[in-house]
Formats: sequence, structure tokens, C-alpha cells
Amino acid sequence: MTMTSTPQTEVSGPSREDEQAEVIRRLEEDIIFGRFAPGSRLVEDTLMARYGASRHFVRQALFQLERRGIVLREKNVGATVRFYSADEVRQIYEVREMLARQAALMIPLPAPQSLVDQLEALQKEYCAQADRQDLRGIHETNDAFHLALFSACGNPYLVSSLQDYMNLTLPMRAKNLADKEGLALSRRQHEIMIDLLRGRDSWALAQLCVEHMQYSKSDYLDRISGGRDKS
Amino acid sequence: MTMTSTPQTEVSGPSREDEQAEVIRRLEEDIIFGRFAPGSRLVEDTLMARYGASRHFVRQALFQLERRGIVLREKNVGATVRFYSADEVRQIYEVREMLARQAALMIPLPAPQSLVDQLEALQKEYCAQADRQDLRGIHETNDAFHLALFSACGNPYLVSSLQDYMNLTLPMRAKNLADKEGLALSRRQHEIMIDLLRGRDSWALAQLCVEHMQYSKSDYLDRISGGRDKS
DNA sequence: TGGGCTGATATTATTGACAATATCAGGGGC
DNA sequence: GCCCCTGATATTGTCAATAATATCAGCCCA
Repeated sequence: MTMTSTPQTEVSGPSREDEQAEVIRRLEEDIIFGRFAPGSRLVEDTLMARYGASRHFVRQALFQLERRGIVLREKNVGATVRFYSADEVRQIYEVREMLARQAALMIPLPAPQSLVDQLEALQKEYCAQADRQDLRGIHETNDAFHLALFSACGNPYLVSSLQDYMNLTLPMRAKNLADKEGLALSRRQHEIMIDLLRGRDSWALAQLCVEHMQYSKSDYLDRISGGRDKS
Repeated sequence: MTMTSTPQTEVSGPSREDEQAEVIRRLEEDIIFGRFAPGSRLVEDTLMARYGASRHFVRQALFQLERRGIVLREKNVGATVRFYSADEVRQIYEVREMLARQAALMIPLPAPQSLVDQLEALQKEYCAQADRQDLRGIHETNDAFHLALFSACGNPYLVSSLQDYMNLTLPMRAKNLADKEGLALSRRQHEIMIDLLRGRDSWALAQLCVEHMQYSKSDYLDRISGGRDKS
């Protein structure tokens, strides 16, 4: 009974490291899914109470989410949920589309069976979450799918940058995660992607990856400019 | 004599904000210019003494430089100067080249005279620093030149990502900032860039921007693989 | 003599108290 | 009545003490 690597009480549950991650996760979720509206203030004391965490962890979380671009921090003033104008959204998507296109073109076709298998498993998981209407689950499996797909490009730095932009657009895409129509389209496109991986048409794959972003992009742009919920 | 906005003693010199920036700057410089070798440990207490700063600022600086990718932090172990393998360097440059090419292609040609004027001023400054052999100055004016150039692409997010990768490759390029031959080549290429901005050949400009990185890239790769200082 | 326990040491992680700062409301001068 | 000054308040920024953790050398035991 050595237990040199399990210090203190072994039933202490979430270690400090997990606690930090948990605060970030919950704050991120609260922002992404609109529980904190864009522009609303994120007061440290409030968040400390809400998440039952110390100021240290809350601030760390705010720093992280500022880095990710979904929180805006002004010195000696405080943090707010960041809002992006239509122009900014277009610029962000422009880079995201460029990165996605380049990454897709770098995926060697036909892709190895192991990749196809992996994506099919993720896609199955994605569909399951979609049926359950679990927003968080949908988002996570969707991201896992794209991450696995683009990782096949072979350049982890490119994937990392792409992921940064995916995170940046997350608040814009969140509404679509709950949208029946968008969800169905997304599922279909995922399946076509898997099919294309079996072939040799890199250009078609790249084009589809770009196309895949258009629905949520225009939907979001319509929402913030027009103000009409649905036509 | 209101002085509502200059609290405490108005001769207090660097405010806290500046002090933080200064620690980051000095630590970054110590790493970039090789005063801390890759892999060497960055102990908080040591840095506190070296920069005369509190633990708070030193840690903040380590976080920042970890984000920038030049410091590696392991939980409960400490920070070290990050080292990149040849493969990683190639991957990093692959993304940087892609971003630079795309940004260059997006610059409307011929460029407005104001941009050309601005770049010529920066280039003049750059040459002045080069003649003075001021490493820091060379680096800063060089970055300012490229930043101004790529900013003309019109997409600040693309520029920001490009800047991230420029910072990432900074330790690899640093040796070349002191290199006579590399410096001369760099100066010539800058001038050709300015010339190309007056024309209409976007492709040539993009190609030159990519070419512009090759010298320091291969030099660095030679250095870490071969081990020979100079042929 | 080698493997692994055990304590000493080095280092980072966390915390809560305190300081600095911005914001806003209320009052006095013009 | 309007503007600026002033103090009160809310909020973030900084610090130094303390806790947690990993690392390493020395020692015991097989």
C-alpha cells in the first residue's frame, strides 16, 4: 500500500487541475449558448459565486477565453462577452475558410481505411447526440469530427490554427447546433466528406469543407443585421 | 492643478502595466537572442531576481510566452525554453508560408502611395538599425515592415495569425538578424517588395514574400541538424 | 550490488488580504 | 440650468505567505 502518487484523500474528486478546466468549460458554455449575452459584463465576484471557484480560477478562465477571442477584457474595467460586427465575422470566416481549404487539399487521397473508420464512428456519435438534442454533446462531437478530419492533413500547427478559428466562430454557430434544418444538412455533408475521402478528388473535398461553413455563417449574419428571426 | 488622472507620485516612472510589459520584453529578448538556451530551465525565483520583478509579473510573462510558443510549461515542474525539432520547424514554416502567400495575394495592386511611403520610411529605419548592429532594433523594424506590408491585405485576423507565426519563428530567425549576408539579402528583398507594390503582379509579390523566409529557414535547419556553424 | 522506499529540497500553485483604479452619483460654483 | 469637482462604491490588480507537488540523493533491505 504505497500510494505515493495518490496524495491527500484519494476520494477528493476533482483535483485542482480539473477544477480549473471545469470553470473554463462552464463559462465557455454559458457564453456560447447565450446564457451571457454579447456585451454583458462578466464580474469576477459574480462568477466566483456562480461556479463556486476562487478568484484565481475565475480570472484564469477569463484570460483563457480572452485569448480564444470570446471574452473582451479592459484593464481596470472588467470583462464582457465579446461581440463581433458583421464585417469582423466575414473576415474571421475568410481566414477560417482559407485554412480549411488548404488543410483539406493537403489530405492525401484516398485516405487510409483507419481514418474513414474513425470518422464514421465519430459521425455515428454525432448523430446520436443530435437525436438527443444535447447541445454540448453535439458541439463536442462535431468538433471532434472536424478535428480528426483535418488532422489528416499532417500539419498539427495548421490544425491548431484552424481550431482557433473554429473556437472563435463557436458562439456564431451555437444557434445552429439546435437547428433541425441545419443539423440535417450538416449530417449529410459529413457523410459526403467521408465518401470523398475514399476517392481522389481533393478539390471537391476542399470545396465541400468550405461549403460546410456557409449555412451557419449566413444565418448568423442575417440574424445580427436583419434582426428577423426567420424569413 | 487638478491631476485627477495622475495619481500617487507623478514621477513614479513605469506604471505597473509598463513593468509587466517590460518583464515580458526582456524575457522574450533573453530567449530569442539565445541568452537562455533552448531547453534551459526558467525558474521563477531566478527571473524575479534577474528582472527585479515580483513573482506575479514573472509568472504572467511565462504564461504569455507559453502562449506565443517560445516557452514550454509543465505543471508542477516549471518552464523551459522551448525547442523545436526540424520537422516541427518545417511544419511551422509551411503554415507561415501559406499565410504569407495568401495575404500577399490579397493586397490590392498597385498599392496606394501612402503605403509605399510608409514602407519606405520603415525600410529606411530598418537599414539604420542594421548599420548600428542593434539586434533588438533590427528585429523590431523588420517586424514593423512586414506588419505594415501584410496589413494592406485588409484582413486583420489574417495579419494577426501571420504575426503569431512570425513570433513563433523569431528564435529561429534571430541568428540571421546579426548575419551580414542575410541582412543584405533581406534589405534587397524589401526593396523589391516595395517596387512590386507599384506594379500589378500579385503573384510575384507573393512568391517573393515566401522566398524571403527561405534563407533563415534553411540556415536554421542546417544549424540544428548538421551542427556545422558555417560551411 | 541493485531496487525501491523515505525524507529533504526545490519549485510551482493557490489563496485571501490589500492596493490601485475606474465609474458614477451628488453637490457647489458660474 | 449646466459643468466640473469630489467623494463613495464597485471592480480589478498586486502581493507575500502558505500549500501542494515533483525531484533527487541517500539509505535500507534483499
